[in-house]
Amino acid sequence: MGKIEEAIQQKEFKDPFNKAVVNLLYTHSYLVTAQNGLFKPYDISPEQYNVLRILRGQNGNPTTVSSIQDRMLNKMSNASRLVEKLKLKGWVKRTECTSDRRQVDVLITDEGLELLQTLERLVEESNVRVVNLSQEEAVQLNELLDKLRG
Amino acid sequence: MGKIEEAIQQKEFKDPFNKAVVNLLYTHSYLVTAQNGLFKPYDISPEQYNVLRILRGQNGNPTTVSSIQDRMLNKMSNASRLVEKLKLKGWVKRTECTSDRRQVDVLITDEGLELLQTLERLVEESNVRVVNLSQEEAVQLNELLDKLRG
DNA sequence: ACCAAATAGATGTATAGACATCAAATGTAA
DNA sequence: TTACATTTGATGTCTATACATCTATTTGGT
Repeated sequence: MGKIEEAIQQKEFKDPFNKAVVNLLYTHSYLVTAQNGLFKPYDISPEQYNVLRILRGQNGNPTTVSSIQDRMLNKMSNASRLVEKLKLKGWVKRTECTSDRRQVDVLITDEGLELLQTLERLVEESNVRVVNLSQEEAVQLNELLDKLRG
Repeated sequence: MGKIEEAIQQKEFKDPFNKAVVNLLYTHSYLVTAQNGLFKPYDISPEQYNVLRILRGQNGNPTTVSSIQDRMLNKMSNASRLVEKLKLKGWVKRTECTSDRRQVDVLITDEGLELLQTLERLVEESNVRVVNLSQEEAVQLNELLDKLRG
C-alpha cells in the first residue's frame, strides 16, 4: 500500500490540507528519484534537460537568460549557471545580444537537439509508467493541482 | 489563472501523465517557496524542521539516524548531516547507543520542542492558506497522490 | 575463535535551490 | 547632459540532494 501515513510512518495529520502538502513533498521525491536514474547515463541533470526543452520551444530563435528563468519549473533556480554548464558540454551557444548588451542570447545547438530528442522519448515513456493512474485520474489530478495554486 | 500551461508557457503536453509530472514539479516549487519564507526568521530549514517533528513523534524515546532517514519525506537526504546541524544549534542531543555502538541515539531537547511548537502552528496555518482547495478536494488529491505512487 | 558479509553512520564531491550582492548597460527625469 | 533608478546577468555563500566511499562495529557461518 502506498498510503502516505505508512510511507513516512506518521499516524495522522491535522487536516487534509496539511496532509496534502506533506503528500506533495513526498510524491515529488518519488518522481525525482525515478527521473534521476534516467538522466544519469547521459551526463545531464533534469534541470538542465528542462532548460534544453525551453530553448527548443523557441523554434530556432535565441532566448535570453531571464526568459528561460521565467519558464522554468522552479522560479528560484539559477538559469545563468545552468546555461553555463550546458555551454561547457556543447549543447547551447551563448552570444551577446546586439540590441541590448546587458542581455545574452542563448541558442540550442544541433548536439543539444539530438540529445534532447533521445532523452525526451525516454522521459515521456518513464512518466507514463511512473504515474500509476488512469487517464481520467491524471486529468483530475492536473485540475486539482492547478486549482491548488490558484 | 493558475493553469500549468500558462505558468511555464508551454502550449501542450504529450498526455495527462506527462502533464501531471510537470504539474507536480511546479506545484512543489510553489509550496516550497511559500514555506521558505516561514522558516527564514527562525534559523531553521524545512528539512531540519521535519527531522525535529520525527524526533518528537517518538515521545521522548531516542531515535537512530537510520530510523530518522526512513521517515523523512526525501529518502535520499542525509539525516546524519541534518542531525549534526540541529545539534550545533542545541535542538537535539546525540548519544552513543550502548547496545550497538554503531548506532547513535538522537533525542530532541526542550529548546527543540519549544521551537517546534512555535513553528508547527505557523506551518499548519500556512498550509491551510496555501492549499486553495475545498476540504473534499484536498481529500481527493491525497487519494490520487497515494494511488499515483502505488 | 575466526573471517567474510552486512550494517550504521560519517564524509567527500558534484549539482541545484535560495537569496544577497555586484557590475555593466539601459532608461528616465531634472 | 548629468544623476539616479532599473534591468540583466554573473557571482558568492549557505543549505540540501544524490550518490560513492570509508571506518567502525556487529552478525553469521565455519
